[in-house]
Amino acid sequence: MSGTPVRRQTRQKQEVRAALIDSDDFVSAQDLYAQLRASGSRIGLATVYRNLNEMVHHDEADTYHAAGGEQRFRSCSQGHHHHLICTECGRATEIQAPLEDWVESVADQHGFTRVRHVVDLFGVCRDCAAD
Amino acid sequence: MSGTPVRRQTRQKQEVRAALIDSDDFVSAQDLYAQLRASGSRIGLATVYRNLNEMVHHDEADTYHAAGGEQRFRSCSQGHHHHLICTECGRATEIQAPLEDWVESVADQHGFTRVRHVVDLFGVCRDCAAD
DNA sequence: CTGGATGCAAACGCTTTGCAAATAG
DNA sequence: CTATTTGCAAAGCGTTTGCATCCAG
Repeated sequence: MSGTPVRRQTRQKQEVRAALIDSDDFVSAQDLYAQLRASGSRIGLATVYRNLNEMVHHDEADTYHAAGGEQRFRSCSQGHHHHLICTECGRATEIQAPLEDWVESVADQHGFTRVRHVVDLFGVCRDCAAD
Repeated sequence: MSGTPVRRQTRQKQEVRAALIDSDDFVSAQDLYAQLRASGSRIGLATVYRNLNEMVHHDEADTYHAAGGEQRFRSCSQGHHHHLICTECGRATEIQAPLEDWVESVADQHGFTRVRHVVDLFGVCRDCAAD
C-alpha cells in the first residue's frame, strides 16, 4: 500500500500556477484557460480544472463559488480582502474586514485548523437605489 | 409604457413560499421541488426556480451559491446564522457571527442599502486533521 | 519502464429559456 | 378579455470523467 501518489512536476502544472499567481485577484478556471491559450499554450481545459482543484486541496489556492455557478480561484499568497457587491449593477467595492481574530477564535473553539473565510456583502448601491 | 408588470397570486407561488418558510435553513431549488412533488403538488421545476428567483429579487428570500454549483435559498424571515464547514468531510457546524454592526457600518460608509452578507468559514475539523 | 498527467470529447448536474396552453384579475 | 404564469422539454453553462496517449522520474 503506497501512500499519497507522487506529484509530478509538469509544464502545464507550472503554467497554471504561474498564471494564477500573475492574477491579482480571483479568476475563473475558464478565464485562466482562455488566458493560457491566448498566450500560446496548448493546455487543455480539463487540465486547468484538475490542477486548480489540486492546488486548492493542497492549500496552495483559495476558492469560492460565485453567482452564475462558476468557481473562482486565487493564489493563497495574494493579499486577503473582501467585496461589497451591488446586486443591481454588479459593481464591486473592495472593503476591509477586521475578522482575522474572530475567525481564529471560532476555529480554535471548534477544533478546526487551516481555516479560510469567505465574506461577501451584497446590497444596492446609491446609484441603483435611486430608481 | 407600463411600469413593473402586475404580480399575480397563483397556487404555485403560494406553495413555493410556504415550503420555503417551512424549511428551517437554506434549501436548494431541487430539494424544494422534490418536497413539493412528494406532497402531491403538480408544480414544475422551472416554476420553482422562477418563483424563488422572484422572491430573491423582491427581498423575500436570501440566496447563496454552494459548492457543486447549486444555489440555496432561505426565507428572509428565518434567523440568520453562519457555518463552519470542513473541507475534508463536509460536516457543517453552526456558528454565531457578531457581524451585524460591522456590516451596517460598512454599508453606510459606502452608501449601500438593503445589504445582506454571506459569511462562511472553511477549514479542517479535528477528526480529519488526524490523518 | 511505469504509473501519474494530459487532451479531447462525451457525460453530468443545476439552471434558464422557448413556447403553447392555462388562468388570475 | 388579455397579459402573466405555468409545465414541459430543449438548450445552456460550468465542471467532471472515461480513455487512449504521453512523459516525468
